[in-house]
Parts: sequence; C-alpha cells; structure tokens
Amino acid sequence: MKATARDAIATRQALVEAGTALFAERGFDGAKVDAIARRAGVNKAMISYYFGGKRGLYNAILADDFGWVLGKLAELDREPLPADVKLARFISIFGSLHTRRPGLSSMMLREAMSAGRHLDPALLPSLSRIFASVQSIVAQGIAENVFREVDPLFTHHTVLGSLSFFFAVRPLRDRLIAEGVVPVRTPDPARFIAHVQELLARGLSKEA
Amino acid sequence: MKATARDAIATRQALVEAGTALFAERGFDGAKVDAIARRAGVNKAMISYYFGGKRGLYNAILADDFGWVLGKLAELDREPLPADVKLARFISIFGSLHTRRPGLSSMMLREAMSAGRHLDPALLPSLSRIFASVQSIVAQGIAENVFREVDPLFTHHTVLGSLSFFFAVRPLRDRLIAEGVVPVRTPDPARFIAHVQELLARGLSKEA
DNA sequence: GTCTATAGGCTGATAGAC
DNA sequence: GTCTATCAGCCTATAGAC
Repeated sequence: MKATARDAIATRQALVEAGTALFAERGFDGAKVDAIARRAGVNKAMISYYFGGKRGLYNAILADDFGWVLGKLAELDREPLPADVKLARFISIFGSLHTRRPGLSSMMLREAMSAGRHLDPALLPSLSRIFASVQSIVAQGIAENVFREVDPLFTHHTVLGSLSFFFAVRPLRDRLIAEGVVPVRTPDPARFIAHVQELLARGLSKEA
Repeated sequence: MKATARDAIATRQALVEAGTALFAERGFDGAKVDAIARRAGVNKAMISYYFGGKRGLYNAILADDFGWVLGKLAELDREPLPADVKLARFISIFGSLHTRRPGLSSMMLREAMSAGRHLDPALLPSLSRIFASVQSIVAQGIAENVFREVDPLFTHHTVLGSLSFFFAVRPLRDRLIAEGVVPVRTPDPARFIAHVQELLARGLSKEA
C-alpha cells in the first residue's frame, strides 16, 4: 500500500469534517473554500480534485448522512414495536445522528430555509422518507389507540423542530452561556433527547 | 410635505421587506445587495444611504422585530394569568410575529447557528429576555403545581424549536408539496400553533 | 496526490451628477 | 433622494510543476 493511498482517505475525511463544520456555522456562501481547506489542513485544490468543487463536497456530506439515517429508519420500520416505543426510538436516532456528524442539523435547516437550493435533486426523496417514517408511526399509534388523533405533519414538525433546533443553535447557546448572558449550565444532549421523548409520549398519549 | 419625504419611508420599507425575504432565504452572505435592491425596486445605493450598508440593513430589521417581541412579552409578564394560559399566549405571540414579519424565524435561526456573527452585540440581551420569559412561566407553573418539574431551558428549546422550524422550513415544505414529493396539503399556521399549544399543555401537565 | 500561482468573475460600497 | 459608473477586494476553480 502506497502512502498516497492512505493519505487520500485521510484527506477526503478531513475535508468532509471541516466542510461540515463550516457549512453548518456559516452556510454555503459563508463557508469559503480557503477556510475549509485551512481547517482541514490540506491544500484547497484538493476540494476540486476529490469532490469536483465546493458544491460537490457539500452534497457528498449530505448524501452520506442521508444514507445513514435512511438505513436506521428502515431498520426501525421493520421492527415489530408499539408506536410509542417506535417514536422514542425515532427521536434517539436523530440524537445519534448528531453524535455521528455534529453540524448536520444546521446544514439541513439551512437547506430547508433555502428550499433546497444547493441540494442535489436526487436527495429530495430521502427527505420524504423521513416524514413517511413519522407518518407511519403516528398512524400506527392512532390505530393502536395509544395516540390521540394528531396530525402527522404537525407531529413531524414538532419532533424534528425540537431536535434540530437544539443541536443547531448550539453555537449561540454556548456563546450566551460563556458570556454569562444566560444564567444556565451547558445542557446535556442525552437529557434533552429524554425530555423530547417524554414530552411527546405525554403530549400524544390518548390518556389525558 | 415634499414628495421625496414620503418616498423615503417607502424606500426604507421596501428595502426592509426585500431584505428580510432574501436574508431569510439565502442567509447573510447569500443575499446579494443587488438582489435586495432589485426586489425592493429601488437603487442599490439606497442601502448604504439609509442603512449604512448591508449589515446595517440586516440589524435594522432584527432590532425592529426584537423590540416588537420584547414589548409583547413584557405585556404578558404583567398580566396575572395562570401559567398554562401564559404559555399558550407565549406560543401565539410567536405565531403573530411570523405574520408580522415572515422570514424572521429563518433569520434568527441562521444567526443562532452562526453564533450571532452578524448580530449587533447590543441585541444579545434581547435574546436572553425571551428565554427569561419562558423560564418565568415554567417556574410559575411548577410553583402552582400545574406543570411537572421540567427543565426551563429544555422547554424553551422545544417550544421555540417547534415554532421556528415550522415557519423556517416553509420554502422546502412548499416545494416538496408542490412537486408532489410529500403527499400532504399546505398546513395552516393557526392550526399548527394550536397543535403546539395542545402538545405542551398535555406534555407539561402535572396530571398524567 | 499535492502544491503554487493566477485567471476570471462577482461583490459591496461610493463618488459625483442630477 | 436617486441614479450611474466604477473601483478595489475577494472568491472559486484550475493549469501546470513536482
């Protein structure tokens, strides 16, 4: 094995990580290729070499993570579990997603606000599958009489909204906490996941 | 009154509205001053003339809306209402905010992800007052024994997260619905507000 | 595979005429 | 108050050396 071959993988990965961080924090237009390359510790020409340019890097990141999430959701769909357990599992998958790739929530939020302007159209169906997953869990819960008759789209928005907000606004939250503007301690992501699980379990429950 | 004076107000307002729309949809760096001026139907030099540049316009928008929200929240704080009613009122204030200025959720979300990079530091305390409002409502609810002992910061994140997500992702949602990728009808904001109010009322309730 | 140097396009701001 | 013309700086991409 040549040293260059090992370095190729390391270079790609460094660019993916630096790219995620900067795209998340500054958006597609705010993340400059010079800054991404510098942060990754590689030459900026490597972005074109490996990914065909800035947009190529951007979509390579998203495609990889979408694949991961869709795989997890497909697994979940196959398991014969009660709807409330499935919903809790769904929520924790998005918690794991953030551990796997901090910054993805921000990238996706920005993309959603921009109507998918920078997104490879081939990735659009992935988005509908995420909603389909929530829709299916909600429908099951209503059929099983454990959930009240909530709107699946609204439920999708409250769940994904709470989760992506928590992860996405971290930069400002950390800053406000560090500067003492907000008198709280840095929250633990695992506890927040549990909070959302509990809120939804109680909030959707047929029993009230 | 000279015609120019009336036009001055119209020009300012056109720039504020066009700026909000483009900052929301494309972010600070993605919103080009040429595009803002074109959309506003005014000459691009007017941005410097009235607001001292792109950043000035950006902060003028945010300062105005922060002032509005803080005023509403101060009103709410003064009213002697039970905590659950106050929380529902808090939620509907953010619904009104979006009616007043569509696009603000997106601007604020982007700013939060960027750690307030483009924000005039003078506006930071406004943010903490929004959290303080939720914190106060939650504390009151726990004291009155109508809420279970939830974390105020987490509650803040679920409420603001659900609401800003709903309004912010509208561009992509509309697109996916229009293209038939997601088989639902365009959701009614008022109904979503009601959904969040109900979810929180049940989710935070001491009675389970 | 990596790097340097540079081309070529775009952007925000403003001087100065009206 | 508004507009046109223009400038200086910045940015992405890549040709070509190693």
